[in-house]
Amino acid sequence: MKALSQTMQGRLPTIYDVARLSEVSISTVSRVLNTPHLVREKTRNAVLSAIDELNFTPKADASARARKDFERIGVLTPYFTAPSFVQRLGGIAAALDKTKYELIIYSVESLDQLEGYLSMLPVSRRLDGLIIISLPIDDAFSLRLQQYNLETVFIEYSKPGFSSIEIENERGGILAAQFLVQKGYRSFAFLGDAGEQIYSVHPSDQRLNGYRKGLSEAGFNLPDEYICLMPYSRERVVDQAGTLLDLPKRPEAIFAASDLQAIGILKAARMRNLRVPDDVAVIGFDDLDISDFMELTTIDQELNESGRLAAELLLDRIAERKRPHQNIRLPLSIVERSTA
Amino acid sequence: MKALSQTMQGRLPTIYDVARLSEVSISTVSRVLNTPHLVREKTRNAVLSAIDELNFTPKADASARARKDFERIGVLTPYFTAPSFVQRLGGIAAALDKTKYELIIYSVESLDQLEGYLSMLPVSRRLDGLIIISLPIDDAFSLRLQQYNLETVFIEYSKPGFSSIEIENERGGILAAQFLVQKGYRSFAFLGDAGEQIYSVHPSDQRLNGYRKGLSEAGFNLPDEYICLMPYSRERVVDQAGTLLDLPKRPEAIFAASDLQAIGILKAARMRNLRVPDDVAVIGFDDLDISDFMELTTIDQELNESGRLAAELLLDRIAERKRPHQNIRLPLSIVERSTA
DNA sequence: TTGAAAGCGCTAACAG
DNA sequence: CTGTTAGCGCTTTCAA
Repeated sequence: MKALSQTMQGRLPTIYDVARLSEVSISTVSRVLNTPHLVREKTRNAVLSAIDELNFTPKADASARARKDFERIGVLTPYFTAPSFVQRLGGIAAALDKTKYELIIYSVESLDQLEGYLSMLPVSRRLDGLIIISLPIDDAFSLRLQQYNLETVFIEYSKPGFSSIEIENERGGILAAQFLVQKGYRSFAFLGDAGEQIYSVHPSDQRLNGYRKGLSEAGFNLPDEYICLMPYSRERVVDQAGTLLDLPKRPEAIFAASDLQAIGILKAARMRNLRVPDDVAVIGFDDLDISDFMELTTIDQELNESGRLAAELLLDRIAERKRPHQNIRLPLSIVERSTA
Repeated sequence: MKALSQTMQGRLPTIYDVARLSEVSISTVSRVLNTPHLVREKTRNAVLSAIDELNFTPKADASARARKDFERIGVLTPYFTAPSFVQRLGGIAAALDKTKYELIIYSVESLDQLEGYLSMLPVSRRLDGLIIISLPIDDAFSLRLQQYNLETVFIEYSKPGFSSIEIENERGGILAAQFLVQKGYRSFAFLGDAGEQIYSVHPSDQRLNGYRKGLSEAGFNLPDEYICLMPYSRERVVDQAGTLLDLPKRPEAIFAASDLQAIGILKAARMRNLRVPDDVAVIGFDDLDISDFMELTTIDQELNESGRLAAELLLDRIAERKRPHQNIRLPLSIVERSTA
C-alpha cells in the first residue's frame, strides 16, 4: 500500500497497478472487468480486492460516458476581468450553478488566440456548449461551429442560425439624448471608444449614432469637438475626459459609452473642482455594480441577465436539440441617480 | 477524395486519415488540435480543411488515454464576482494563459456546496491542480486532498503540508493606524465584517486587532461605539457607514476592512455633504482597480499577484512534485491617494 | 516548424 | 484458465 502509493505518484490507478498488486497479468484484470465468468473465482476475488484497494475505475468508462456528455460549458470572452464581463459571467455561473455543468473560461486577448480557440474548440469537442461574448465571428468559423454541432449562443453579437442575446445600442443612445434633453441640458458631448481592437465588438459607435439622432430630433446637434473617441484603457480615460471638460465652452452634459468611462469623467471633474451635475452632467451606459456606489446616472443593459439567459438558452438547446433558436433583445432603461 | 473514402470504408476518420489527406504527419495534426499556435499558419489551414472535409472528430477516450494529464486547473472560490476575487482570478488566468491548462471555476455559495466540491473534486480526479481562495478547509478534507494527491494551493488561508499565499492582516491594521496617526487625525473608527458567513475566511477581525494595537501604541484608543461590524452586503454598507458618520462626535478618520466598505463610507459622506478627508478621512484595504478611480487611500494587498503566484506555485509543483511547498506572505503597502 | 518513434491504458487474438 | 503480444487513436518527447 505504501509502496504502491509511491509508485503511482498521483496518477489514477490503471489495470497495470491492479495487476501488479494482485500478481496477475493485465489480461486477467481486463477479463475480470469484462468477462468475469472466464476467470477462476479465487483469482477473480484477488483482482477484485486489489481493485477495491486501489479505488480503480477503468479510464475508458469515464471517457465513454464523456462521449455523450462532457458536462462542460465553455465561455469565450475578451477582457475577462473587466466589470461588465464579470457581471455577465456571474449570470452564466448562476444559471449553471445547480446543473451538472462545469464552467470553463477561455480568455481571449488577441485575434490569434481567438482564431486558435475557434479552430480547435469545435473539433476537439470536449464541450457540450459554448457561449461567446462580445466577439464577432466570421462565417468560416461559425460554419465550423455548426458543422461540428457545437451548440453556441452569442452575447452582444448575432449570426443567422444561432441564438443570441443583444441590446439595441442605437436605441440606448437615443434614450440618453432624450433623457438629457428632458432634464434641461443644452449642450452635449460624447466620450466613447476608438475601437481599434479589431477582434472584439465595439458598440460605442452605434450608441453615438443613436445619441446624435436623439439630439437632432430634439433640435440639438453634436459638434465634432464634443466627440471624444479614445482607445479603451483605464489609465487614459481620465486624461481624455479632461480634454472635454477643458474645452473653451464646456458641454453641459456628457454621455459616455460605458460606465467606466463615465466614472473617468467623474474623476476628472472632481480634479477640476467641477460640481456634478451642476457644472457638468454625466450619464453612462451599463449599470455596473459599482455605478450604484458612484451614484452614476446610467443606462441599465442587464448584464447579469444577459449571461443568465444565454446559459439558459444553451442548456435548453442542449437538452432538446430541436428547440428553435432565439434572438433575444434585452430592454434598456434609464437609471436616474445623481450625476444627471 | 473518392480514393480516400474508399480506403476509409465506413470507419470514422482518424488523425491518420487527416494526416494523409493534408500530407503532414500525425504529430502535426495533433498539434493543430491541441496547440495550434505552434503550427505554421499555412500548414494549419491545410490540416483544418482536411479535418473539415473528413468531418473528423478526435476520439475522446483515445485522447484521454494518451494524455498524461488533464490539463485542467480548478479554482474554488466564494463571491466569484466580487472585485477582489475577480482580481485574483485575473492573476490566475494570466499565469495560465500561455500554458496548456484550462481554467475551471467552481463558485461556492454555501457550506453545503463547498463540502460537495471538496468531496467530489479529489475523487473524480479530473484536475491537475486546485487553487482554493479564502476558504477554510477542515482536516478531513485537506487529508482527502493529500490522499488523492490533488496538488493544491491556498490563497488567504494555509494548512501544514500545502503551499499558500497570505498577507499579514494584523500588520495591515497596524499600518492603517500608523498612517492615520502620522497624518494628524485624533479620533478613529472602524468599519468591518460581522463575519457570519461561516464557510469563508474573514480577515476583518485581524485587521481590527492590528488597528487597535497600532492606535494604542500611539496613545489612542478605539471606543466600542466607533467600531461598526456589519454583515457583508452591498446594500447596507452605506446605511451602516452612515451610523458612524452620524455619531454625536464624528470620528476624524475611519479605517474600513475592505475597499468596498470604504467606498460605501465615501458615498454616505457625500450624501451628508461631508468633505473627505477634511470632515472625515477614509482609508480602505485591498486596492481594487476601481479604488484608483475613486482616489481612495488604501492598503494594497496585491490581489493580482496573489493569483498569479498561486498559479505559478501550483504549476511548479505539478511539473516537479518534489519541489518544496512554499508559504508566501505578500507585502502590504499604503497607497496614499486623496481620501486620507 | 516538423516528423519519427515511443508510449498511454485497454482489449482481444493467440498460445499454452 | 492465464499470459504474451499486437494493436487502437492519440499525445509527446526528441532530433532534425
